[in-house]
Order: sequence, then C-alpha cells, then structure tokens
Amino acid sequence: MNSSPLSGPVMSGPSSITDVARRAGVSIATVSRSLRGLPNVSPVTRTRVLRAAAELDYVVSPAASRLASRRTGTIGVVVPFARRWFFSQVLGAVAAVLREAGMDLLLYDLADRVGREEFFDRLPLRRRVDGVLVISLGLTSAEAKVLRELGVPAAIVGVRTPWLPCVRIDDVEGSAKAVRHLVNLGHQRIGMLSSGLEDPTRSGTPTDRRTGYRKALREAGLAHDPTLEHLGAWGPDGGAEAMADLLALPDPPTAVFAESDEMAVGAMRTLRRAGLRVPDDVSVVGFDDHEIAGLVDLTTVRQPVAEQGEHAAILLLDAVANGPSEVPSEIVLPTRLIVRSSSTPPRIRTRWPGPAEGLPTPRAHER
Amino acid sequence: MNSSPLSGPVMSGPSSITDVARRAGVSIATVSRSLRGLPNVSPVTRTRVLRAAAELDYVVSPAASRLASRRTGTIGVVVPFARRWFFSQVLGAVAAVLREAGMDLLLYDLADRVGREEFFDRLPLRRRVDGVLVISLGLTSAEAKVLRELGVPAAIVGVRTPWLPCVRIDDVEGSAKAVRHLVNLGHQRIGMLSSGLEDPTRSGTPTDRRTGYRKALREAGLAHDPTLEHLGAWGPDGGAEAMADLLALPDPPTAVFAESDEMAVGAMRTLRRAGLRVPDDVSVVGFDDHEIAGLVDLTTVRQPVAEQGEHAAILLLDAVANGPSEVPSEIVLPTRLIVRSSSTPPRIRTRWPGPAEGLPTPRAHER
DNA sequence: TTGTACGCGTTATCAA
DNA sequence: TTGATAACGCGTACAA
Repeated sequence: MNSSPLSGPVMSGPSSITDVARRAGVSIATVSRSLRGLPNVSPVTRTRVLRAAAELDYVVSPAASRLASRRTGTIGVVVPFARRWFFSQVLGAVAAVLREAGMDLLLYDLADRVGREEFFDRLPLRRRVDGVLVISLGLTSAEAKVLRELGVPAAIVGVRTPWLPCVRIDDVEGSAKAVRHLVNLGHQRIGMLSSGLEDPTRSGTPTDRRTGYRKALREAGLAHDPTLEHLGAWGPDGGAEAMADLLALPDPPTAVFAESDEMAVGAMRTLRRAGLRVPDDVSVVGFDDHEIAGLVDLTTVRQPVAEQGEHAAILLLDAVANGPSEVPSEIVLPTRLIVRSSSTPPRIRTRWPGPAEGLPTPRAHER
Repeated sequence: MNSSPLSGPVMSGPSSITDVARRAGVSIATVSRSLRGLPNVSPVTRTRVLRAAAELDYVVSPAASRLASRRTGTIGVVVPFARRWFFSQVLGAVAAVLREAGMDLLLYDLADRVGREEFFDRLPLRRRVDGVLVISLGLTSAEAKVLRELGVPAAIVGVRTPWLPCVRIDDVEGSAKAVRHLVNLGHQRIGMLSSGLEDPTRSGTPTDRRTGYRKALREAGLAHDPTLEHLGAWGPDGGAEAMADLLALPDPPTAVFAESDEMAVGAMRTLRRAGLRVPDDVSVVGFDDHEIAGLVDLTTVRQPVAEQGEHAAILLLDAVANGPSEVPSEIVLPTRLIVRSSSTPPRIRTRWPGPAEGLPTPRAHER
C-alpha cells in the first residue's frame, strides 16, 4: 500500500505498519513488537524499526489497534456539570494523570436530569472505554448496576458507593469543624445555609454537611433550632435568599455556616446589601475553599479538590491495568479549617440571656 | 460467533453485527444499513433488524466502525487550562453541542508550556479525531502549520487565526466600552491592570484589552499616562499586586479598568485591605462577567462565553460534515457593559486641576 | 431491496 | 528472535 512506483506526489495518506515493515525489512509482527516495547526483539532490529517508523511519520491507527487488542486506551469521565468550579478542578487533575499515562480522556457531561437519564439509559460509553471515572454522583442502585454493565472498572470521587473504589472527604467532620470554630468564638445562635431543596447529583453532600452542623451543635450542648437550619437552592443565589430568610427571623443568628463557599458568598452579598457587616454583625463560614473564598476573605473548610481527582484517576488506572482489587479501596482525604476574616466573636447583645454566662472562651484560631 | 450450542451461561461478550444478522434473518450488510438509517431498506426489514438489535443489546463496536469507515466520530478539544473558569464554561457548552450531535469529546488539557510543546510536538490527536476545536490559543505559524498536518478540520475560539474558522469577541471594543464608562462618569485618571507580563496562551487578549483602554482614553482626549498602565501577573493575585503598585503612585488613579474580573477582584481586595472603599474611593471595572462579578457587585463587560463555544462547535461540525468552507467564517459576538455598583463618579479632589472644568457630564448608566 | 466479499490496520497465536 | 496468518467487527462497492 502507498506504493505508487515512481509516481509523483500522491494522496498517500498516513503510512501503515506495512510501510514501516517494508522499510525496515522485517515483518509487521516485528514492527508491532518493536513499537510496543515488547521483549523478544533484538536491539538492532528494534532500532531499525524505530528509525523507519520515525522516517515515515508512522502513527499507530487507534481504531485498528483497539479492534485487535480489545482495549481502547480511553477512560470515560462522567461529570454532572462540567462548568462548575468543583468539577472543572477535578477534571483538570484527572486530565493530567490520564495524559501522563497515555490514556485518552472521553468526557461526558450530564448537564441536567435529562442528560443523566440518557446516560444511564443508553450507556454511550459502552465499548469505548477501558474504565469509567464518576465525579460526585450519588448513584441509585439501579444506576450502579447499569454502570457495571459497562464491564469495565470504575471509580468515583466524592461519594461512598458500594463496590466502587472511592476518593472523598468526610463532609460530616468537615462541617463540624466549621461549626466548632464558630462555637469556640462564642456564637450560640448559628445558622446553616443548606441547598437541601435540590441535590441533582444525589451526592448526599448537603445532608452530610447538615449532619456535621448538628453534630457540632450537640457536642457544644447547644440546642438545634430548626428555624436556623435553612434549606434552599444551590449556589450564590440560594445562599443569598437563605440569608435573607434568616435575617427576617425574630432572633436572627449571629453566625452562619454555609454548605458551600458559593452559598456563603451569596449570603455575604445579602448582608452587605442589608447594611450589615461581616464579620462584625454576622460571622460567615463556608466550605470548599473555592477560589472565591480567598478573594472575599471568607473563613472556610478546605477540601483537597484536585487531589481527589488525582487519586481517583490513579486508583482507576490501577484497576484497569491489574483488574479490580478484591475489596474496593476507599481514600478519605483530610479537610482543614482556613480561618480568614469573615468570622469573629459575636457582639454581646443585651437581649441575650446573660452577658457571657457560661460561654466557651473565644479562641481566635484553631483547626 | 457467540454461538455455543446448547451451552450454559458463557462469557459471551457483547453481541456483534453477525449475531443481529442471524437473529433478524438477514445479512450483515442489511443490518448495517438498517442501523445507520440508510435508505434502500424496506420498512419491515428495518423494523425486524432494529428489534433483533434491541433484543441482543447490540452496540456497534466503535473500533471496528472507525476502522472500516475511516471516521472516528470524535472531536478533539484542546484547552490551555481546563481548570480556569473561562475554559470550563466553553468546554461545557461544547460538550453539550457534541453530545447532541452524537460526537465523542476527546479532551486535551495543555496545562502548561511543557504540555503545549508536547502537544504540537507529538500531535497525540493524530488519527483519532475528525476535527479539532482549539480554545483561546494564539497559534504560532509553526503551530498552525502542525495543526493542519492533522488533516482534519479545525476551529478556534477567541483568537483570530489565518485559515481557521473562528468565534470570538472584539476585545478592543469591549475594553473601550469599559473605559468610556469610567470617562463618562467623570474619571480622568484611569488605571489599567493588565496581565501583560505573561500570556501563556498567546491569545493576544491582554494586548487587545490594553489597546481598547488607550483607544477610549484617546477618544476622550485624555493623556495616556504610562505609569497608570500596569503590567503584572495573571489572576487575582496579579490584580492585587497591580492595584497596590498603582496606589503607591504619587497621584493614584480614581478608577481602574482590569483586564479580567479575576484581576479586578484581586484589586478590590487590595483596596479593601488598604481601607479604601469601592467605589467611593476608587471605581473598579472588570471584564468577562465572571460568575464572581455579580457576587461582588462588580461593573464589568460581559462576553458571551458559552455561546462562543457553542458556535465554534457548530461551525466545526459543519466543516467535518461538509468539508471546510472556502473562506473560513469568522463570528464576532457582541459584548455588553454591565453596570453594577463598583463604579461611580470620582470624588472631587482639591489638588486636581480645577473643579470639574470641562468634564464630561457624568452619566450613571450607559451601554 | 438484499447479499457477497473484500478491505480497514492492528494484535496475537503459532510455527519456524 | 522472527515471520505467517488468523482474528478483530464493521463498511461498502458490487453483484444479484
């Protein structure tokens, strides 16, 4: 092929393994072995083949290779929302690991409920990936089952799932850290801004973070006032509305813990527009350490985002290479309280029980 | 194949076109035609084939299909930084269009200079995509040439490039809008925060936005004070440093235009920490309408980000389907000034020339 | 409208 | 260590 004897410039297309074999004076089998670095090839032969391949600008045809080897060299990455900060961070980290490993990254963005249904319905990844990385999707057992029908290893970021290797953080504990911080500052009426009304990813994160909030309150012997636990919409606007609602209470909180930095920032906007100052009037603590947090000096709980993607990718690649391990591994990465200037001790309000009776000693920093 | 007569549950693997053909009682050619919706298939036959395929859970083998058809059904998307806001927005939009079109999205994240070199060096997309979408990379002519060696259509977002269909905005004009707004408010000393010291994407955006800044100044008859045009690093930190430098001037600006919202927000942080208020002491205007802009009430110039990705993807798909058009199309989408509360008329400073002599009448809103 | 048969470019199994 | 050759699963002229 591509052998137009003595002809001029023809549409020769990319050269094939046959061309390389001919040029190197060996069989295509030897070319294949040489190029893939398999043993049982004499050094001289290999050198000759490599040179011939280079001279011809030879590139293996992925299609042919996949067909013959029954491997795709591709990892499917499924994200709920490619456009949101968290997922783009994870995606970037995953991309780096996969590139390093020479794996193609096939991106599937669910985007919405319809997309999600379509995905689990038609399984567009069937026969085209060697492994699947799922980012922060709480899989129903039906979905998990369908996913296994792909017949390839999978791993998941962010949510513990039966049978799947998982990399995540401890949302309950992380949230508790945030609330403990406020408690230690002396706050007694601590609100929570949760996106409980929606959780399209079904990740369970909103629930876990509320659990952590309650846990810390309980530890501190503070009553859990349900009116302070606000369930609203996701994101800055959700946070803004939630904050507005809390401000409208007869006895508003002196501090709020937001499920995410995005919600926290929305809350800060509401406060600002209400003429209230952070942290003087209300302390605010977020979660994630979103890039925005540092910019608005928001105290928050940092989670290692990119690292979760990295670890998950590595886990998955291992499963792809060596088969799934017996007991699926679970990696829980640590969170850390980052104290900035959005949190401070409460001002003593005269209408409160007694001036600081039995209050914990405020501490400025802790972890 | 997969025909183990009377045998029990065997590892049967996915069923192939042959299985479907047998089950439907037709040839594989007919199956192929039916499944791909080609004409020249009788309705009854097609129905029978489709049912057989469904019953067998048949899915075309992409590898085999690609090998035979010489098409990959895949678009390669090249981004400089998958983790940055702008690119994740574009990526999300592109993903949606490609999914709709049934195209696979092969993501390549350059991440850094090394990644970029590797990409153009080894062209990892060779033989694996039907088209390439490049996001905001200013291609050197060498890179552009290499890209054409891929032998597939390409399109680019954000930067005008010879031979490539392109979707972008007018950065010069957009920036001019921002600065005109400040001029109209009555500002005379207007600083510019530019990331001029680095432009890893070589997109030319920093340059263009500076050009727009100068253009608007010139139009307004204001002198261009080079000390007010600050070239620094990218991002919030870059903006923060730049702002600090401008504040250290003997006669600091009353307003600044930042190359991006990210830089603007960094600048706002510097101002806040310096005890200055926005917009009372200094007006700030950004560019992009990054999600953060609305949160901090930043006046900015909105560019349609997702739309650029969408249009580019559509353009590319067209080229893939119908061959590249003679003259590569160029789509320039409009920008729009979004006035929020970070910009206001300057306070009259006594040490200035004369109180408002010859100042343009401040207008609160314009586009 | 349907079927036959070749080709797509590798990998992998044997035998040499 | 090397070479022939049979899969791999589908698309597609061409013939029927």
